[in-house]
Formats: sequence, structure tokens, C-alpha cells
Amino acid sequence: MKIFNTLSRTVEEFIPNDKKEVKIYTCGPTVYHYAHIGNLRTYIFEDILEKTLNYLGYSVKRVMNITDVGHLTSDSDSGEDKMLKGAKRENKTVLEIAKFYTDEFKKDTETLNIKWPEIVSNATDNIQEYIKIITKLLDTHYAYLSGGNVYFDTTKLTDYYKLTNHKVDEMVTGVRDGVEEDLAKRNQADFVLWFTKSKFEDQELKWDSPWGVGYPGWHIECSGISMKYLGEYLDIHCGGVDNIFPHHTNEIAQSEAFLGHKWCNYWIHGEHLNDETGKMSKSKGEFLTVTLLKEKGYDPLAYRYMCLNTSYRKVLVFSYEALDNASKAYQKLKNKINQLSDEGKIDEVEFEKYDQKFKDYISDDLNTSNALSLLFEVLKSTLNDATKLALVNAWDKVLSLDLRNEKPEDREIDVEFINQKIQERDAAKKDKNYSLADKIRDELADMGIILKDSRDGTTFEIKK
RNA sequence: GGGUCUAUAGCCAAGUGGUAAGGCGUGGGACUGCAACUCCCUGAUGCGUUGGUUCAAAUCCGACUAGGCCCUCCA
Repeated sequence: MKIFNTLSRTVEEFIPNDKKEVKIYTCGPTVYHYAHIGNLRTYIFEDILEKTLNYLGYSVKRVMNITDVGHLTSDSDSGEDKMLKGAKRENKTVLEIAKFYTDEFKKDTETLNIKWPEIVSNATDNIQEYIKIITKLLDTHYAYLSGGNVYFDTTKLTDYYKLTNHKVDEMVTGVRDGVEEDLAKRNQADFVLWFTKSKFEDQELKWDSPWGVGYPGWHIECSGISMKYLGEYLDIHCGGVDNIFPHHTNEIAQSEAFLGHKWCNYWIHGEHLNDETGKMSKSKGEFLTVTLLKEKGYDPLAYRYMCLNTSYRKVLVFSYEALDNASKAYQKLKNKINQLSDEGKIDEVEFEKYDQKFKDYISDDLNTSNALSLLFEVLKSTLNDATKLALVNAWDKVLSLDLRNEKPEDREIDVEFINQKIQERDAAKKDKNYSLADKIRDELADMGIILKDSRDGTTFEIKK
């Protein structure tokens, strides 16, 4: 497989440390509010990555964190603690908020057919890991104590900026409004590993540590959780592009200083979903959630389709026009598939030929756009239905678009009743009583039963 | 100011040196009582502008224009 590595800014051949099992760490959500669909785009991309690796024969061990402790808390930041803000907003404790929004996030991922990682760990469940790492960093002088906090000394590294190509001298502090310089730091780029002093006096969650009661800095959680579950050598670390700096830059710094060797070989970042004005945020413009899409009558998987129609490395601009576009295409795609019959024998030779093409596309830096085009090509081809369906079923393991409507077995369907209605309508049609015929059709439609007239008679389909 | 990315038809979008995939929409047709669904046909002498390299450029190089993102909250 070929994949774009942010470390080299080129597409590289993917070579895992262990041929059999690929170790992936993905940065999870901060659970202080509902996720918007832009947040979810990143998880869709990571889901495709994991399933692509599976499809190509690798087994994957994937770990994700849930940030359930306020981690804004740099003294150089005047923002608010997001977790605390969420708790205040809803009159709950931080942990209650975390639990609630973790569950909501999980529901959203299920709706979008995103596989929940094998291991998901809360930031607050791994405090001892962070303490272990920080202790060693202090012993080896990569870290220092100042003003009650533990800082990482970035000048101890020669390649601190290897992920971003930033130049130290050109860095500007306080570009964003309200950012102040932290005077306890030795160097501008240093960052906090452990807090005991913060301007946020009401931080709820605190733990004892060798440096006093406090809480971890926000970069240390990912390093700690990753190394705890995946060991010293990581294959892939993912996240949204916004994490490249400072979060991933600092993760590399502290992890490699701790380990004494290279930590992760491939850094893969998903681009954002923007709106017309730029970056999507929870406080600006319409708060686009999965629930909102449903309320507006969209199938959430149409959004997944929209994401798969382009590269994970390109900014996607959200518009209802684009979503309508994707919805229509997705619906038509499913219609085409659901009129195929299971009859016939699978043409193994053709199956292999097309399946190889599919693998070539998805292993080309996850080119899902071409994979979808190939799907349309197959449906248009002269292959028999059984072969087409076999390909659809196989590829949907990666695409996860529910391409075949499940038979609605969970719903009681009175086939007798429907057939009787169809007969009534046929009779009405024969009498040219079209108003009655249309009335019957509309009534059934209201019940979610869609009639389809064809040369061979009328059939019906149950809408989910 | 520094870093980084993007610009292809009304819309989404593939394409990484060999003469512009695919989808949506539009228009026409088949089917139909009418719809819906499905099927067939239909669109860029041109890929932000402009120089250059080359037998050959959407693809490589330079300049310019427009825009996004990052530069200590962030997917």
C-alpha cells in the first residue's frame, strides 16, 4: 500500500514493523459537546484506512483516546477549559459530561458505519503512565520544573519541528487573540507536561504526583496511552491536520525523548470539512451534527458517500448542494444494486480482475473516489448479477455504505395485505380509475411501502 | 511575517509527461395511465493567469492572481 506521510510530505510505500499486525493510534475526541460532521470526517478516513489494511490482508490493532479531562490549560492561553465549560453549561460534573458525550459520539460513529477501535481509553484512566514518562524525562533533563509546572525543553532536540518545517525564528507567539506568553517557560516552544499551577482555579479533576497535586498537559495523554497499549514502535499515527502542530509535534518530542529512538513511522492526517467561510466550528454558523442531517431528511450514509467521493487529503467544502448531489448519487447507486438478483454463478476470473483493480485504487493512498467510480463501472458492465453482487459485497467491507438494503426482517410486514392492495390497484387501473389507483399507491407510500410498476407487474420495496 | 495546501464543465470530482475517468444536474429518447425506479443518448479543442522546459504539459519549472488551513483550544 502507498500512503502519504506527513513526515516526508510524499507518498511512501507502507512497510509495517510487524508484517502481520499493524499498530495504529488515532487521536480521539474531546467529549465536551456533540461532534459535528467535520469532526466525523476524520474518523471516516481512519475507518477507511483500517478497513483497507484489513482488506489487503493485515490485521490491525488500533487504539484511540477519549479526552475527558480539560486540556486547554496552558498558562499561555486565556481560553476556557472546554470540559469545564460543558459541565457548567449543563449543570453536570465533568465526568458526567464526558460519559454522556462519549456515548453520543459512539452513536454517531455507529450511524456512519465507523468501526469502534479495538481499544478506547480515557485520558483520566492512565495518569500513572504519564507520571512514569514525565519522571524519566525529568531524570534525563528533557524536562524541567518551573513555576510549579513541569515543562518539556524543546531546545534539547535538534529536529523538534520535523513535522512542520517551521523555523524557530519565524514563529510568532500570540497570533490568536488572547494568547499570552507563559513567563515560567525557558523557551517559547516549550510545553507543559504536568500542571500544578494554572489560572483555572476551578479545574475539577486533580491527581497526586511527585510534583504536587495537579493534572496532565494535553499532549502527554496520547503518548502515554499509545505506548501503554501499542508499545515502543508505532506504525501509524492519525488525526486531523489541525493536530500537526503543536499536538503531534509535541507527542513526537516527548515520546522519542522518553524512548531514545524513533517512535512512529507514518503520520497520516485527514483534511477538514470547511464551510463557505472556512473552518467549521461549533460556535460559528450552523452546528452540523449527524442528528441534524437526519432531521433534515438525509441519510447519514450519504454524507459518508460524499466524503468517499474525494481524497481524504483535500479540503471538502460543505454545502447543501453538494450533499444533495451525494444523496442522489448514493440513492441511485443503491437502487441499481438492489435490482440485481442473486441468481447465477460467480465468474471467478472477472471477479478477481475487478477486485484487483479495487485493491489497486484503495492502496493508492486510499483513492476511494476511483473505487466508487469502479463500482459504477461494474454495475454498468455486462457481468452477470451474481458476480456484480459478489463484488459489491466484498467492497462494501471497506466502503461500509450499506450498499445492499437489508431485508427489513425486524419489521412486521403483512405481505398478504400489500398484495391485496396491489390487486385492488390493478383492478382500479384496469377500470381506468386512476385516482383510486394513485390513492392506494399514496397510502402505501405513507406506510413506507414503495410500489414499482414494471412490465412484469407491480413489485414493492420497503423503505427503511 | 513564516509554514503548508488548493485552483479541472452548472455542481461534486479523478487524473503525477502521451493528448481530459466517474457521479449529480440539464436536454432528448425507451418503459409507464401518470409518476417513481431502471435503461440508452447528451456536455471542457480545454484544466486560475502568464512565461519556460519538452517531439509531447492539467501533469515538470518560474512568476503572478485568488482562496483555505497552521503558527500553543481544535477532527
